[in-house]
Amino acid sequence: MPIKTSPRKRNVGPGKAGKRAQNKETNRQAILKAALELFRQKGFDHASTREISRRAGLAEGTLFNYFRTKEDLALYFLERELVELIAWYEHPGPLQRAPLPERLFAIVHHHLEQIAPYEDFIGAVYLRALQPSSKLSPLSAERRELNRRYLSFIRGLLAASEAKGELPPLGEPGAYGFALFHLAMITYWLNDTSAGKENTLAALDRCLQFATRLLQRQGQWDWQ
Amino acid sequence: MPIKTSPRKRNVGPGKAGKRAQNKETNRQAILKAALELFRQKGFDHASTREISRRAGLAEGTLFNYFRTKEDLALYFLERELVELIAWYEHPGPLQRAPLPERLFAIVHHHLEQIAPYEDFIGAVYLRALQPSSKLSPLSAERRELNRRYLSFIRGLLAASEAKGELPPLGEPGAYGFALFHLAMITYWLNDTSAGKENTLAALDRCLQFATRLLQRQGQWDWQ
DNA sequence: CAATAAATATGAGTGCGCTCATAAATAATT
DNA sequence: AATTATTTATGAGCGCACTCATATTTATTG
Repeated sequence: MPIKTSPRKRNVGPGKAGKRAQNKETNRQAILKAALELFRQKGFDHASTREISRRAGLAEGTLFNYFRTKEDLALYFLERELVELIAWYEHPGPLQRAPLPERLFAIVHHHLEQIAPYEDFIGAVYLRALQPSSKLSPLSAERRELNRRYLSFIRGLLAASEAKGELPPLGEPGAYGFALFHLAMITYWLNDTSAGKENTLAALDRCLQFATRLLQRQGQWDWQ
Repeated sequence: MPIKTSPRKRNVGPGKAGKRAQNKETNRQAILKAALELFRQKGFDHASTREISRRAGLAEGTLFNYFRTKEDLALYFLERELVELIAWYEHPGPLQRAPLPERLFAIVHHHLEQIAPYEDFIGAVYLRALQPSSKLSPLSAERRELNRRYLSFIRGLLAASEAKGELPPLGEPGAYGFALFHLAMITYWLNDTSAGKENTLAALDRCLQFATRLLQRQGQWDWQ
């Protein structure tokens, strides 16, 4: 009968992650790093999952243990940008005290600036993220979750202004409407070939002025 | 020295198309017919180009002599709907005398009704049509041409209203703005799982009311 | 009617995203 | 430590969209 010299669970100490979890994180980061390099170098279509895997030091099939599809891999970067966008806004600063339209348009503007370095490959996947996906997987659930987070972020902004009487009670549809506007601007931006994307900036400015004027007549709203 | 008993060009008569042109049209129609059947039966992703070709009575590679990509094949149906949408509007009827917002929203509404039968496969390609395509081919030029036609159609509607003073001078951006709205509604519609797409219809109606109210205050516009 | 030229059809071949049976690595148990 | 169980890595294999050298068909020419 052997003597039990070691505890049943060896890796429960606070600073010690199991080797499995450790490798998992290492591999995930290696894949993301390789993918970002190749996407930016060759664009989404010409960067093959084989090469991404190889550059990450893994076998071909392993990539798909970490990301369900190549598209999911690219969407990761979009999601990261959205998370950072919300964090950026919530960081205290002078923007917090600006009028609502300016705050909303600053959000779109900042987003465009953030995704600019990825433009070459983002266009290939951005719009697909909206499509109703037939497969309901944990990963697509994650995406829904992020979407929900973004919408409630916008909803919070609008609700605060509604409470102050700056806005008619738009409710959820208001947030959805802004999300569509946000999307439309990204679409426009992706297709904008003018120098420095000045057409997009002009359109954004025009919309900002329009929205500001609308709000100046707040008393006249008579929504049912 | 042989006697010339037949003319140099045999197929120049008005009703006689050359056998080549004849076959070309026949094959093209066969491909479109087979594609539509399979897309509606299996959806875009599960309908293979092999099967479409086979059903059209052609070899695999032949399909790509007619359509540059599988996506182009599906986009054909979207383009056809857009052409028919314009034709539908331009057919004289009571709609012509309705206020501008109603006419614009009738256009979107009619479009949604027209593409409803294709919804299952249209979602897979619709948004991609907007993406800046890196390959500049005759086919993508065709698509640009259609886009231009749609924009100038909308531009014409807006210009007539601007001339009557019903609208501030929106110019090209106005047409582009409506196009983005149109697109946004289709996106919303594609993702709308409510019974009978009633959420989309409600949103459309809300926008219609909003636009109508805006126009009622036309005197107050002071666009630069 | 040959003979030649031009357009079109063909299908084996290519690299792709992705799957899956299996092997290897790690954790848990005795 | 040895054994068993669980998780993860592997890469040959699959069907796909798409290409391209070649064969076939159609048009033109003498």
